[in-house]
Amino acid sequence: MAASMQKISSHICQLCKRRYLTFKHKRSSSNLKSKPWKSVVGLEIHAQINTESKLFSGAENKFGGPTNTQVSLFDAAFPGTLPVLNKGCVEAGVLTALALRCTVNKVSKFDRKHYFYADLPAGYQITQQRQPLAVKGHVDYCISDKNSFETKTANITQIQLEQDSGKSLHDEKDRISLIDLNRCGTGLMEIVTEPDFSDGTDASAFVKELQKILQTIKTCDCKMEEGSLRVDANISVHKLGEPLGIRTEVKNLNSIKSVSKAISFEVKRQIELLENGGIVENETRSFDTEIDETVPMRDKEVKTDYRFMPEPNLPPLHLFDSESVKTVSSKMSVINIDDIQQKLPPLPEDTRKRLEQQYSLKRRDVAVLVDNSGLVDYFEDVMRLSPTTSAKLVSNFIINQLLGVLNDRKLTIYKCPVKTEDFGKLIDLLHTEEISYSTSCKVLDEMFEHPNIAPKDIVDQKDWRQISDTQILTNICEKVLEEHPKLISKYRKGKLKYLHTLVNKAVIDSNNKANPRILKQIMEDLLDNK
RNA sequence: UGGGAGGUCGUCUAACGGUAGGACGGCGGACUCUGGAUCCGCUGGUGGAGGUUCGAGUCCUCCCCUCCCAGCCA
Repeated sequence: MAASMQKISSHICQLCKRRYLTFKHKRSSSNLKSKPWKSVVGLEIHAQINTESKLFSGAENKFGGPTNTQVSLFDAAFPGTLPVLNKGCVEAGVLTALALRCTVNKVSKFDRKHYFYADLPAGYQITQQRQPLAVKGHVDYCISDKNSFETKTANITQIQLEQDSGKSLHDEKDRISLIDLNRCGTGLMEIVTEPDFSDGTDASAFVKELQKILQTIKTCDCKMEEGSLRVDANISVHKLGEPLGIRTEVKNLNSIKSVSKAISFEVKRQIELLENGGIVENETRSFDTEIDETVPMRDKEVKTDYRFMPEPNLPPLHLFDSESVKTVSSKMSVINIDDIQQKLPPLPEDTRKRLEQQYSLKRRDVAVLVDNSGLVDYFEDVMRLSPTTSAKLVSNFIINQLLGVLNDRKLTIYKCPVKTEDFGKLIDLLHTEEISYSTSCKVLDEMFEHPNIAPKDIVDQKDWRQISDTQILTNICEKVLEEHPKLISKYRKGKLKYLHTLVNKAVIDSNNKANPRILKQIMEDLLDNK
């Protein structure tokens, strides 16, 4: 280990169980410049559980309601009120834990975390400090870079259930603060990752994937702009081969882009600070989206003692599996982890891998299908009804043409009037070259107008069948060449694009019926042999 | 940040998915020419990267930028 930094102390904080390292910097070092900096990022993600009611009360749990209308007595911390754990929240937490491949603790415990702030009426937040709901999971995610895809794995440290706080509205002008308790007591899943991310791009790619997973299993709607998914990042930099540096925590990351930008900025800031002989302080910062910079948070300058203590009003949370559930007499409020495992739908990455293998589709196309809700089902329904057709052609046509028509008509795939059976028949016509690609686009349009007419009938009615007879096509080409001697000479001068122009003329001459692939071949032969 | 609308020569505006044209400007020229006139010629463009297609300004994905509306900032 090199000596540009020397470890002088290391301790685990008894309050938050995190390890703090302190370093003394030796200023002389040429090492400072010789070794590259490495940044390390870990994330804490707060995901609001989208249950109807809150974590410990029956108050409604909806975004955007009138101020202070979704507040139970418990949420407002009236004396004598007691928490009642929402079974739905626990089930959502367990489902999420399983989706993130975590080990679910059979027993987890609730604790009080004390701090004084106006939007927290009880003066403490109920969380899971000592024994969280689940630990040790992992998520596979992809970083795409133009043509290449890199698959990485992020490790999940733990998932804990906790309450959200209320919301403060600060009126700068009148110098007053207003409190909205609607959000107070909403169930949160705090998902803590290991410091596995190398930079902002890496971390934001993970958040994107996490978002897709949570949306697939429907435990959180992940609308970052509404605050239902909030990300905090712990960031430090160090020289390669040396211990981790002192970290800062950046809060207020309320969009994917902010995650990426804030981390990039913070890494750059820390490196510049250290290279100029400064020391990174263990502080909480927030991201200012106006200037794209992180700034120290004034409220967080003083370290508060959270005075963690066991929550006396809630017993430990016991979960069961199919084996242990047999010993329970009353099944009423029992949660069986194995039952929930059964309900876990295929995750986005599972679906991507399966489609890639089963149909030999490209990663990029599969990603589009999976990202657009409903497209995978549509695709597979077409394949089920027309098993002999080309999967590649079906996927290409759904992505590039069907999606285009749907966008144009402001429809979603769920309201697509074209039945999957007919869509498959259309692709068959294209596959067997009975119609050309451009004709198939026109047929698709007709199918939207007349969903009850079979594609084959549309082709017959409109007389759109493709001409592939070489003699007829040769005649068409010769006629076009005769009419456009200038284009021929331009082509002979080496301008390849005039071949396309001549083919275009011929295609139009044939009323879009000529097989352009064969036509192009004939045209080329005629031009080169004349 | 989200929703909506956009992005084609310097400017404005066209192009069934089929040779990116026109107008204004700019530059040059002509008109037995000093007119702020007229005519002719030239100049110059599809925001970027991939993809689909025989062929993409147009269809798909991602990114960038502008405008409108709304939010966010314990």
